[in-house]
Amino acid sequence: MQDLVHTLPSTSKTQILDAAARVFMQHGVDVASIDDVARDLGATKGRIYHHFPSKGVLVAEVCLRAADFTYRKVAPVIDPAAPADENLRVMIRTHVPEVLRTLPYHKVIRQAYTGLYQKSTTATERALHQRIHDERDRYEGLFRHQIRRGMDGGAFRNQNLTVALHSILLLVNAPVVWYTPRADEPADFVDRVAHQLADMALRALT
Amino acid sequence: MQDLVHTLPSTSKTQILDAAARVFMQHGVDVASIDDVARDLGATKGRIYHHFPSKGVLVAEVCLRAADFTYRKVAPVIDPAAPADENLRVMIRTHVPEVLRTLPYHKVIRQAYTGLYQKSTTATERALHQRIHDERDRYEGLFRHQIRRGMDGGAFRNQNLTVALHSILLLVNAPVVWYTPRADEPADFVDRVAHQLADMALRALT
DNA sequence: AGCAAGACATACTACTCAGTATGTTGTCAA
DNA sequence: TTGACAACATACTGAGTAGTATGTCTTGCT
Repeated sequence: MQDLVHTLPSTSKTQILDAAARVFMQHGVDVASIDDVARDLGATKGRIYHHFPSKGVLVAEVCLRAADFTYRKVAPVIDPAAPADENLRVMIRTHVPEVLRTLPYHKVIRQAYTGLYQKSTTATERALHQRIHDERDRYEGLFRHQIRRGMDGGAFRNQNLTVALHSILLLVNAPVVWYTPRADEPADFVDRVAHQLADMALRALT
Repeated sequence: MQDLVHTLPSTSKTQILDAAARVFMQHGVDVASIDDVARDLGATKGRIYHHFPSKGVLVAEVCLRAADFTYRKVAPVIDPAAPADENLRVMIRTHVPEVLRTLPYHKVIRQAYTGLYQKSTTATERALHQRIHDERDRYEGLFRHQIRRGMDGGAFRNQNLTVALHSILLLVNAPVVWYTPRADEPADFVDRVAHQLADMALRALT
């Protein structure tokens, strides 16, 4: 249970996570049942409960995976020696396409994050929620650090850091709400959105 | 508990709507039961089902009320003769405090909007969902119009209008996600947040 | 007064769905 | 070959909940 990160994801498990993300995105986390996820897989409950002890853990692992996706992509592009605004720009241009690539996962975490701590029944679920919270804190910390650096260095204007941080994070996650992939969209559409959002975010801080 | 409604007399129906908004905000729309709402009122199901034909309609009317709150406040402050950027600034400075004043309602609409159209069982619910969609479109139209005017007039730079609009709307609604009223917050905290968000939004468009 | 209707409360039903208990099949090692 | 275990499927239970049917009280209205 503890070594979820280090455990190599079995093919079957990731298939279930992918299906769960899709089904939860479509019907909503609370409305969609385990049977719905199983039906999407052409399987039955047995398969899911063989890999996950409860629905709460399944949802939590979907969220955890969503947080991992972005962190693994964005953290490496940060250059401690580079100016804060340049770092933030490349971070956002990396963040947006990765989020849209793994869209179902992020739709789920957006739904489930509200009221995740309300009723953590079992201890394992509580631990998972804590890990999700920590992961999110860690990821937000990347942005917080650059924004603070930019403010201290004069690249960004001084303003309430918490408000600014939350605003920027919601701004770069905005496509999760409104974006739906279309067959007729230009090949570089996602990249152009990423560029536009990076421009808007940086101007908002300047 | 305080009355969220100052415009209308506190009728039994609005009391139910207020309680529903609070309870749905706390526990989540799908998790919270009608009995939970009734318990919050010190009443029973009978009272709620006397005024609302189904839970779906109750949720929908909460969302509809949320949309009304902001529209009624923001629409009057628009001056067709004023520059687009000035209009947008005062719109945001009006929007944010009103949203935070009626926070539970907007938390509900944020939860329920995802997957509102999925399974509209009855015809009355479908009609209500259509009205919510129209109301939202109308409200977004206020912002869209000013942003387009600003782009045409040179106050704002040219960029994808849809992306810009969605970004601004999510930016000004960001406090719905992270804000929780605190006893030790300064009296003018909400107004200062509103000013900061207006600044960020306008710079993002410039 | 007396009646009708509104505004609820109470008690019940029907149904969904998370979780479990148990059965079945394939694989691999000794 | 067999036994042991992983990876499921099948069938079932129990709890919670949306919705209903019906009873009760109060409030105008004539």
